[in-house]
Amino acid sequence: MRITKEKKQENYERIIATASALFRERGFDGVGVAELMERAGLTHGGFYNHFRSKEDLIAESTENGLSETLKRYAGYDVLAVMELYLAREHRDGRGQGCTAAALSCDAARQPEETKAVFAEGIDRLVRAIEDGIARHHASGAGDRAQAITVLAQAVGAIVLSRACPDDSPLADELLDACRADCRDAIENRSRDNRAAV
Amino acid sequence: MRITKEKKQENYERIIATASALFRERGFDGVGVAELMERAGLTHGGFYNHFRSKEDLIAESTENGLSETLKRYAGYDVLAVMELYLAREHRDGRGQGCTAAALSCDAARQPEETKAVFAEGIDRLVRAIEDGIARHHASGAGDRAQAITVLAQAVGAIVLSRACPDDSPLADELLDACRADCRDAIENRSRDNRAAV
DNA sequence: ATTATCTATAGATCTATAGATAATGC
DNA sequence: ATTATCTATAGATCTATAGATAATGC
Repeated sequence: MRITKEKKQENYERIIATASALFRERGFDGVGVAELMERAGLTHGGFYNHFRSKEDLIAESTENGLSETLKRYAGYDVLAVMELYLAREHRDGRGQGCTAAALSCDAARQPEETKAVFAEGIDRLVRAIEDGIARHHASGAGDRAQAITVLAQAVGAIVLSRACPDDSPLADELLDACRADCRDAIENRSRDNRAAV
Repeated sequence: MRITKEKKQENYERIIATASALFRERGFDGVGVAELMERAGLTHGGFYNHFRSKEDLIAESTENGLSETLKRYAGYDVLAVMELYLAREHRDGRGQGCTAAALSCDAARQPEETKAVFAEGIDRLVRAIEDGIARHHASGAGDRAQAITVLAQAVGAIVLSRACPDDSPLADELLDACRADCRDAIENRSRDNRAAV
């Protein structure tokens, strides 16, 4: 049965959203087209009306996932963002969490086009953190290098914490130590300012 | 044809070493038993004389990989380790590089037993960095929290840098910013010391 | 007439096992 | 006699395509 253009767009978006969450949960290789389409309420074969290949879907759902991650934290003070990001709830909710933290290891193994999408998303995250820190201090000047180190530490903490067993004390220790350090780094602004305190 | 016990042990170790590199390169789902065994110079079916399942191999090769990572940096000053770790050569040589950076996203999706192996490896890395920093300052006291933040930032930098395309300026920028920050953090010892400078 | 979905299937993988072979280790 | 390897294959996946169906949009 044929459907309206609107309904097709709806189906397309549902496939992307379903894939985005499933990929974060299980990795690009851990989700098949058949299961994905079933979860989206469609049949296997219909997939190829929306995407030329699974690789296409990977690139599109990654772009979507990175944008969603950025949107989720919009409007919060940068310190609040770090608290939310380095929280146990975020670590334990991979399917709903940051795409960069969930899929960057997998992205490294993807074709250049998908990696370009990833790099663009990382760059937007860095700029958002840079702006957030500047706004937090009510100052116009940004510090891109500091934004990069904060992002890397936060992503590293989540990634390592998730690699630990559920009840591992180390998993929580990683989050706690990095949360305190990120907070401190942002509050004390830049290395120069910190030395001057 | 049957072989000697020594030869069997040799075959076992070659399978582990081959798997360890291939997994880092392509992820646990990206390598099949048949290809792995062919690369190790054996046939597919022989795999199950060494391992009960692929899952078993994943746990054993992860343990081996994390130990190799730790061994590679033994004997260097902690600052030299950070230079080597956050270098382009390390980022570009996934198959020979740090297992924690190459497979932590994948480890998050593995059974608890494999994650326990991972957590043990991360803990050993943290302790090695803690000792390294204490030795660098010729002081007995370690700072575990600082060791954790340095490791998280270094792993995050590699993981994010690898998710960028080959020629991406952002990929190098991530390494450079985090290398400078890790160096600074270690040289200035602890946050308290840094504030006191 | 076009097209979004469906069913069905091709062809290539994947993990794991069964049974044969042949050299070790008793 | 035991056992590490081999060949062959079962059975379950995987991506992608072909052709039928039926409602939209001209």
